[in-house]
Amino acid sequence: MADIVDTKTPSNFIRAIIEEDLKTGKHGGRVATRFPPEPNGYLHIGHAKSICLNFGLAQSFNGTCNLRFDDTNPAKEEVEYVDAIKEDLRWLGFDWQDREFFASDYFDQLYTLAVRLIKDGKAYVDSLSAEEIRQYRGTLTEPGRESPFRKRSVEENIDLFQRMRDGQFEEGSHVLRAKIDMSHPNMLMRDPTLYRIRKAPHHRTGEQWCIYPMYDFTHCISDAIECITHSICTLEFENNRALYDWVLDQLALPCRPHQYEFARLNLSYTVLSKRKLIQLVKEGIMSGWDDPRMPTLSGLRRRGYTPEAIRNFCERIGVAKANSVVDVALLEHTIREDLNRRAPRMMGVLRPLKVTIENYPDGQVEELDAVNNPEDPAMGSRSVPFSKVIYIEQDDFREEPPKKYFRLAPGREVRLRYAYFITCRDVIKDPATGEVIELRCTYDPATRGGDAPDGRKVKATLHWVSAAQAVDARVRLYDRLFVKSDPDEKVDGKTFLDFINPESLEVLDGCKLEPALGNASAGALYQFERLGYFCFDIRESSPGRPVFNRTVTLKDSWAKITQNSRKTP
RNA sequence: UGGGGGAUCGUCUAGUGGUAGGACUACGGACUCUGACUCCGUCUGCCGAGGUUCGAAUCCUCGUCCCCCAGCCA
Repeated sequence: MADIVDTKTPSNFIRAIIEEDLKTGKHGGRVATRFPPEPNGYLHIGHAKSICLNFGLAQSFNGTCNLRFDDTNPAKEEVEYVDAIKEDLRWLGFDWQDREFFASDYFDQLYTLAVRLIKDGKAYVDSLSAEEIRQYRGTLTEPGRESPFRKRSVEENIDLFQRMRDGQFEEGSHVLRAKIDMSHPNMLMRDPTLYRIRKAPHHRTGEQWCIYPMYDFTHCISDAIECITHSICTLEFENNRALYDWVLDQLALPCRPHQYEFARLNLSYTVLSKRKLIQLVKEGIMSGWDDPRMPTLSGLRRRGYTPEAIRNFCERIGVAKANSVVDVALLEHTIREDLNRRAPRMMGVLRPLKVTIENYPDGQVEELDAVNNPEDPAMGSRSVPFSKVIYIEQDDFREEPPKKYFRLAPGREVRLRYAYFITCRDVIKDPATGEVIELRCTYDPATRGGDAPDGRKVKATLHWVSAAQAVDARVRLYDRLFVKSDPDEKVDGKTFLDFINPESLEVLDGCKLEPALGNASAGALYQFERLGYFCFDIRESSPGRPVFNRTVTLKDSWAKITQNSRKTP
């Protein structure tokens, strides 16, 4: 049944293009895509969109999707990132089999092709400084000027390029440039740089090279080498397509891929720019790339998000060419939807309020039967201990209940889930502070299990935990990272860092959980009834003191009634 | 005032000359041993102005607004 949802992938303009290409036999009926991350950061939910698109396309059209690391800038790239990216990709549920490539695998071929361009008079070594090149480039409205080195002979260019490779020059002294058109209206076509000198070790090729190819030269050729048919990237590369095509047209390689662009994902209440994410990590604002508040896949994973929820989200947001911002509420919806059907229900009291059942026998402990998941009877049931002293949520009692408040109040009867009806008889306060520290209640033995034989109803059912058997835990309540839906919005000199939600993490200690939660396994997901979904964080847990992360709250219409104050700027 | 793209409910997205549909959100209601889930209902939309046409979100014209490009980043 769930399959019905999973198999209907909504169409989009890229699928339409592919269907058309298949019809006309453009690539001989082949569909080959690739996911090309630069290993200079961790994957985030925006990458997930691209991953789902590229792998999803391959899957639907019986094609292939390669993993290719775009590692042409040794200054920024690290193996740590390569490993993390692969782990996240696998976790998300995608398999690239043996098709794992690196642009750096092609450095030899790239070099050979660059030499060919030089020999064809289509590239030259420029010895202008970076600053001079910038000045020669012109502006958006004025054409650029040709470099004085543009007319160097083929022989001289070959020699210089060879010596660049041999390490005879300093960084910045020379670059290899394509010879296109310095007055081209598209700035990228004004003799773009193809190679630069970088005397830095590369995470894979080590000291082997001291010149590195630029993105525009590398990417299209890598696509062609891998015989990619549809090279899908984001909107900001639209201008690069002209250069992508130019390079491939000059080289006439056996395969001829084409580039298509779609709008990258933006999500409300978070940031998805790699630069900003790195900043949050490097400046210690987040505990790491996998801080559960991060929109990274590793952060979401630790937060308790499932691959299924993320994939489903990626499917629902669609693929188009217009810049857009997806409401994070949709992401929250997909994780609730997934967890609702798979997460076992448990009872846990986050802010305990002691309740003594006066007429319950001292020392008696009953095991009550509780359903594990009403959405899935196959998940069976468990037993939960009940005794004279229990805890309920502080929120579930009001000395002076407002109207529409159904929960416990003096003299009022409510149900304890799977247990008994109890009535509040007395309120005990701390004489010093006036704070309610204990409730004295009575129970109705006839309501065991939660039903009254006389058919009387109660308006509320509360979750609870028996004090003696409770597991003490730390619970980390996570909320949205930013208080503004668009943290990048320019507001008098403020940056996104000024809008970090001070309540994005609240740590609660002394939480009381039902005993079954005492031996949760790594990453286990639960619904704490009436509260939300929580994930066992084994890394933060210690023996006898488990730690749970709140993935997302349950929808809460009572909270909506009370605090209609949650503003959305 | 160079070039390349883009504008459909609050948000995302279908629709390619024939009743503007879905999802999320919001708001009502039903149900309920989770104020959850589920179900039902409601609200709100084709950037603007002309034109072509029996008929336009769709085609044409002219505007408007938004995004991208002046890295030896990707």
